[in-house]
Amino acid sequence: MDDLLTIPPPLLHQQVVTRLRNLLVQGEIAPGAKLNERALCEQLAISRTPLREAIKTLAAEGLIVLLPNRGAIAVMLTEQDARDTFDVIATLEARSGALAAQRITEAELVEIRALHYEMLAHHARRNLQGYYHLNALIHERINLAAKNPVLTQTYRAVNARLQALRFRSNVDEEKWDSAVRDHEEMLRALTARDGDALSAVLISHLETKRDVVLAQMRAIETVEEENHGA
Amino acid sequence: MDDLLTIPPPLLHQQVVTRLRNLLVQGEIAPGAKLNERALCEQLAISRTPLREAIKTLAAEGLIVLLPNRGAIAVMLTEQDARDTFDVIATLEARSGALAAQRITEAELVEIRALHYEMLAHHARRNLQGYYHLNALIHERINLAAKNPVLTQTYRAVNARLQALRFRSNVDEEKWDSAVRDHEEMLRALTARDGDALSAVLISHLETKRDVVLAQMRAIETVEEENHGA
DNA sequence: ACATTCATTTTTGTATACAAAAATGAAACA
DNA sequence: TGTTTCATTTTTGTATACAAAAATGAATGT
Repeated sequence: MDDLLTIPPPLLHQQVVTRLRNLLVQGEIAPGAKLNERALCEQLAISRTPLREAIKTLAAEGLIVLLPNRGAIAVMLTEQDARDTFDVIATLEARSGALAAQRITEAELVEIRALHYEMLAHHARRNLQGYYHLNALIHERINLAAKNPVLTQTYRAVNARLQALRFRSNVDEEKWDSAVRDHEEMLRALTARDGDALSAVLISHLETKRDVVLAQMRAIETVEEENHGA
Repeated sequence: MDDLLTIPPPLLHQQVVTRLRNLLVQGEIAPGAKLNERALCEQLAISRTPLREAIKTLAAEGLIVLLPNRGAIAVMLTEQDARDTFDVIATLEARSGALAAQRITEAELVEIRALHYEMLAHHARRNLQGYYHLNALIHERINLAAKNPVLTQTYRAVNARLQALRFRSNVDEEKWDSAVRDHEEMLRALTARDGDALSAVLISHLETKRDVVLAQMRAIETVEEENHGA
């Protein structure tokens, strides 16, 4: 009998896509940093062919910019890029929310509520890393509850570009508390299957997030300028 | 002096992406068809390296599906895929419309109006090919008037997958007339800078398009089943 | 006739080789 | 000191070579 269950190992270039995406999203490859093919080949212990295929994939996803004859660099979003990206994310999340309110199952709702309480625990302990992780998971689950794979894929691709921006970040305590209140409201709207309310809170939630991120970008920008001036 | 104006020729794999995308979108490579690397290399007169890089790019765009160790095939959308894709497109177009209503310039509006009349001419002559072309241009221009490059890029990527479906198609005369009336309303809303009205008409316009496409898919499906039965 | 096995061919996936463009840096010069 | 030139090195882009997986199809058995 054929072993219909054993899954073949993923292809090299696919593994490389995943690993590189993590490096980019977690900022281990800094925005604007050049991707040197030889160096990455050594680091990942692969040849240039699968590496270059992975780079093309990530370029299509918008995580990398290709400079003809000069290789590739990690995207560096301008403030305007961030604004534009948040607008699209908000659009997609609002739609996710509207659909999720119609289509979510009781089991999915239970799971999201559990994640919500886990997130509250991290918030109580002021564990930012943990909070971000759960926060991302909840947004992802709402998206999945919409049961539209195209929406999920589009959301993931656009969202990935922002991840690097949101990762390291001290946060304004007041905005943090406000974000948590947003999440309470999301849960209420989901439970009530109130799509309009969920869309609305998601949009304003993302506006807050956007402002936090923009403030951080400006702060970093300022520090860099001072370093140059000194 | 350096010639800052001469633009170097685009890289091979970029050209291949463009050419392949056209072949896919125009249905010259049929949905579900296998992409044989050797054959395509000969046809495009290139080696496998740039071809494979192009394939990876188009896979990330969702026009191609990669089958590990078995190459790549042109995507074949199920009816549900088409529904899901139209939902996302409608979401993105609605947002484009809302933003465009706020941000469109007088010059852009004039140009869209001109395109609209060109489209009416094609409609009057029952020239479907010409009509589709102008129709796509108008939607694209509205999107551009929103002045959000991330939105534009996302819209283009998702929309590309539908192009192949919409290309060949006889159309229900009544739905066609209805679509043209939608366009009249779009122009009115744009002129009045009424974002809500524009979003609303775009959404219902796309629902109509979706139903037309789904009907066609079912019709084609039926024919194929009969062929198999015979 | 139909299914199964297995050697052969084809196709895909990865590594390497070669060519062309860009970056580097020392020498020459103002 | 600063900048310009140009040979050298490095890096990118493309082609080819090699390895492994999948497809093919004839031979075998039921």
